[in-house]
Amino acid sequence: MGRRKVEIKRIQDKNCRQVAFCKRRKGLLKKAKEISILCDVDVAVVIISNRGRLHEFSSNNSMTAMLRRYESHVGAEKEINAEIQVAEVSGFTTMGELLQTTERQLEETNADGLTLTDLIHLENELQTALIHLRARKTHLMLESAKVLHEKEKLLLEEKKHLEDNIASIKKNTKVNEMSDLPAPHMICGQQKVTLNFF
Amino acid sequence: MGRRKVEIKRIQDKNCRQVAFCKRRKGLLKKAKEISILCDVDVAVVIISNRGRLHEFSSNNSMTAMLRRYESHVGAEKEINAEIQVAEVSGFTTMGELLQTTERQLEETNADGLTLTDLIHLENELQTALIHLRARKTHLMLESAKVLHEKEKLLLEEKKHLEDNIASIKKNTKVNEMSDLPAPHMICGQQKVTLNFF
DNA sequence: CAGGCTATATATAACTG
DNA sequence: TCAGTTATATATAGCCT
Repeated sequence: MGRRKVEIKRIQDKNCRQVAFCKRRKGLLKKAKEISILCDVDVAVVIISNRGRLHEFSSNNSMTAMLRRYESHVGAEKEINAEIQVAEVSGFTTMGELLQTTERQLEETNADGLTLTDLIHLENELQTALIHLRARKTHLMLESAKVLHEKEKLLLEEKKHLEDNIASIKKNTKVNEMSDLPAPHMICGQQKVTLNFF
Repeated sequence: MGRRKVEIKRIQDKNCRQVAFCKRRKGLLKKAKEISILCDVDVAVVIISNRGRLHEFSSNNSMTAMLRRYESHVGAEKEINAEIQVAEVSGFTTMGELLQTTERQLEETNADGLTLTDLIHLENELQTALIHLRARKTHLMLESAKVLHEKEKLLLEEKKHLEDNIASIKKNTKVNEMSDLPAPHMICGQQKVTLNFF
């Protein structure tokens, strides 16, 4: 598409790579916009340069919102470690300890009341703990979803293999013999299937 | 780029639109791949046809994981609208508007600064939006996990049936005929692993 | 309806100032 | 380093099967 054909592999020259990035990014975003308008579909494009700069296109707000949310989640995940450290730095070794302290202090509030300084301090403490906790929560949920997705993928593959297997068997056997197989409810001596798929 | 120039506006003829979609989608995904390789950047593209079919490209795993997660939420777009409505209640028509307002106001802070009242107001606004948003996020994640669990259960049952089926076949057939079955490469019912959760 | 086939419109690699 | 120019490589609109 230029003076000469380029193979699709990482451009070695840093400058050329940067220039190509600017041009192609523009092109890609333009095309994304075009297809979304011409074909009336929702499109989202996210480009993150290796310097961490973000460029994006999205055809509608909800999609954008979605991707932004995702983005912030990913960011959060990366920051989890940092956040944990922050929590540690703030002087509490465990969440439980912080909670205990907080509760104690809140109880004391009824008695004599905390000073403004104490309150500010407490607020910051709680804020930090909250951030930490939220990040952890998000992390755990995402992790769980990821695992489930992987499991699902695995199961789908297994299923496919099994179906293929049945198809092979049918192919290698007279069709009429097989065609009226009992529905696969029949419980037959649970013999392990000898095929090793993975 | 074709026999004649087309203006960038929704293609009226349904068939043409569909054809253009297929072609341009392919082109867009190709370009996304190219730029990601050539320029060594992370790219994600999500295309959702108006019939709800999903097409995507992503240049790396973490991004893929994120988009897959997003994918599981595609069906929940309706719920996002609800979320936006929540934001509307708080006085802004869209989340975007809220963000814009916030950003504008924060920028102005450098110039003349907001009054304390303004800041308190803004804080409350953001707090409200944030609470709703977090609730929605948690809801979506839990929902997604639930659906994945159900899906897993279903797949396990299907797998069981298929295994039983194979067992039945083996039982009803001479074992030596089956013992050296060809590896299950045969492609059957090959449906895309796009997950429709909702 | 998906998959080729051109003629053209676009995108862009290398060049230029 | 950057924007503009130009020669080519690509993408694709309208056809056709």
